[in-house]
Amino acid sequence: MEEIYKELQRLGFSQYECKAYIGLLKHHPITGYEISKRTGVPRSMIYEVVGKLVEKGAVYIVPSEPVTYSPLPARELIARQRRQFEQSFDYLEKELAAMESEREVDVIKRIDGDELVIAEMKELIGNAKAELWLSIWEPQVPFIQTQIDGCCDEGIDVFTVLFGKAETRVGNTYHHDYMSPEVAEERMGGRLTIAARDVEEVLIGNFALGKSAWAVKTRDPALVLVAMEYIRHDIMFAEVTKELGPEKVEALWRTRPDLYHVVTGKRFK
Amino acid sequence: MEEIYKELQRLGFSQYECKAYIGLLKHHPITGYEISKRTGVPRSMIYEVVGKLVEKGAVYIVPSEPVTYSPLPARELIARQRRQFEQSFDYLEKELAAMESEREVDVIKRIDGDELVIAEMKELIGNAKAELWLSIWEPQVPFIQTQIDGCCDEGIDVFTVLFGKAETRVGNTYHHDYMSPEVAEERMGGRLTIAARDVEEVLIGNFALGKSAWAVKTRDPALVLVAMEYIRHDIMFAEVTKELGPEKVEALWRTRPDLYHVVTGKRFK
DNA sequence: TTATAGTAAGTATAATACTAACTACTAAAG
DNA sequence: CTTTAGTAGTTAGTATTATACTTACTATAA
Repeated sequence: MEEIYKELQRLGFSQYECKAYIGLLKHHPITGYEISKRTGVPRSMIYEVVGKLVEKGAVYIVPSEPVTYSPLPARELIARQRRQFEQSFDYLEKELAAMESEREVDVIKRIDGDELVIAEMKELIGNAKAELWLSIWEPQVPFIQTQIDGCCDEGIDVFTVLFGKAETRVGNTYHHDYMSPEVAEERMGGRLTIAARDVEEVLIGNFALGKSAWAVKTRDPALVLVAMEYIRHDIMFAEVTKELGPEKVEALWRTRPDLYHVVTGKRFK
Repeated sequence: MEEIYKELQRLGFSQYECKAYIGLLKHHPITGYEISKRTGVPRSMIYEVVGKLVEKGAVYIVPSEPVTYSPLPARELIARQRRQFEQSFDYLEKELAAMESEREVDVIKRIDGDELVIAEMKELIGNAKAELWLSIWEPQVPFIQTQIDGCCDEGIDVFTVLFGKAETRVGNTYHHDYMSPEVAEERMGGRLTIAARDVEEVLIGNFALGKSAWAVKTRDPALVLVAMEYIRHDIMFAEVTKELGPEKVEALWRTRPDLYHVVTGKRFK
C-alpha cells in the first residue's frame, strides 16, 4: 500500500490526493464528506484535495444533490499519464541533446552506490559495438545478464573472466580458478569488477561486501587499454592453468609468496 | 527554456537542479563554484544541489583537484527516467486496477476545461467498438482526427454531423447546412458537441467561444439514446435538405419563427 | 440529538529558494 | 612585499510555498 502511494507521488500526486483517489476507486460515487471518512483525509482539506484531482482530470464531478465524486478508471488515468510523460520525454530528449557540448575524452568519472554502478555497467554494455571484456563476480551477473545476451545476439565478441560457479556462462567465459576467489578478494580489497568495450570506454568498480559499491568510468585510452589487457592476461593465464593443471600453477605461486600474498594491504580506499 | 525547466521538474528535479544540470550539459567538467557562476544558483546551495543530482545518477563526480562535475549525457538520463517511469506505470496499472470497484451505470459525470473535455472525447472515441455518432465543430476536429481515423480503420461505423467546411471529412460526414452555424450556436448558447458510442456511453459538451469548455459524460441508457437519436435526426434532416433543396427548407423554417429563433435564451448555464 | 455536509481559521513541518557574511588560497599589480 | 581580485567553498539565517494536521464553527435533515 505504501508502495503504491510512493509510486503515485512520483507522478505528482500528494499523499492526500493518493488517499482520496484510491478511496474513490474502492467506492464511488461518494461525497467529499464520505471520502474524508473512508480515507482519513481531514474533512477540512478534502474539497481542496479533490478539487486538485478534478483539475488534473483524475476525478469526475457527479452533479447530484449533494455533489459526489467518481474516479477516472485506473487504466485510463495511467494511460493518460503515460502519454503525457512520453511527450515530456520526447521533448526533453530533443531539447537537451541540442544544447549538449562535446564530451571530454580524458575525464574520469566516479560513481557511488550499488544501483548507479549497475546502471552504468548496463549502459556501457548496451553501448558495445564490436567487443566487450568483462571481469565480474557471480552476484552481479543476474543484473547485467540480459544486456550481455543482447550483445551476444548482435554478434559482439564477449570475453568474460568470472568469479563464480562453473555453470554460469556469460559470453566466452573463463573461470578464475587458478586463484581462489577469497584470495583475489583479499588482494584487491574487494570484488574488483571491470567492463571494457570497443577499446573506447571502461568501467572499473569495486563491490565490497557490506559496503556500498563504487566505480570509475573513463574513455582515457591508456586506462581502457590497461584494463583490457589485464582481463586478457587473466584469460591467458586461465588457459595456461588448464594446460599445466592447477597443481603446477599452485606450486609456481608458492615459490613466490611476495606475489601470492597481499602486499600493500587494502589497495582501494 | 522555461518550458524545459517545467518538464524537468515534472520528473522530480527542483529548479536549481535543472539549472545546474543544464549548466553542466553546456560546459563540463567544471567545479561547483563555476556551475554556480554560470547558472546563477547561489554558491551556498550548489553543493547540496549537485549532491542530489549525483545521488540521482544525473551527474558524475570527476575526481580532480579541485573536484569537478560532469553530466550524464542527456539521452542516457532520459532513457533511464523513461525506464523507471515505465516500471511505475506498469506496477500502478496492475495494483490500482485490482482494487477498483464496479462502475455505476447511471451516474452523470461533469468535466471542466478544454483539455480535459478533449481528452475525454478522445478516450470515448478510442473505446468505440461498433458504432460512433458525432456532432462536432470544425475547430475541435484536429484534436480528435487521429482517434476517429483509427475507428474507421477498425471498421467501426462513424456518423458525423459537422459544423464546418465542406471539405472536412470525418467518417460518414453530413454537413449541417440547413441552418447556419451562427443560428445553431445562438440556439444552443454555445457549440453543442456530442459523441456517442455503441449505444453505451455518451459525452455531451459545450465549447463556447472565449469561455472554458465543459461536458457531461454518462452511460445512462436514456441519455445515450436521446443523444444518438438527436444526431440521427440531424443527419436525416440533412438528407431531406439535399433532396428538397435548401430554399424550400429555409421557407419551411420561416413559417415557424417560434422554432427557428431562440426560445429560452441561453439553454446552458 | 445525531449523523451528514461543508467552511473558516490557524498551526506545524519540510522542501525549496534566497541572502549575507565568513574562511582560505592563489596569482598578479602596484 | 603587501594589496587586491578572483577562485573555491562553508555557515547561518530568512522567506516562501506546499503539504499535513487541528479545532471550531454553520447548516440541515432524519
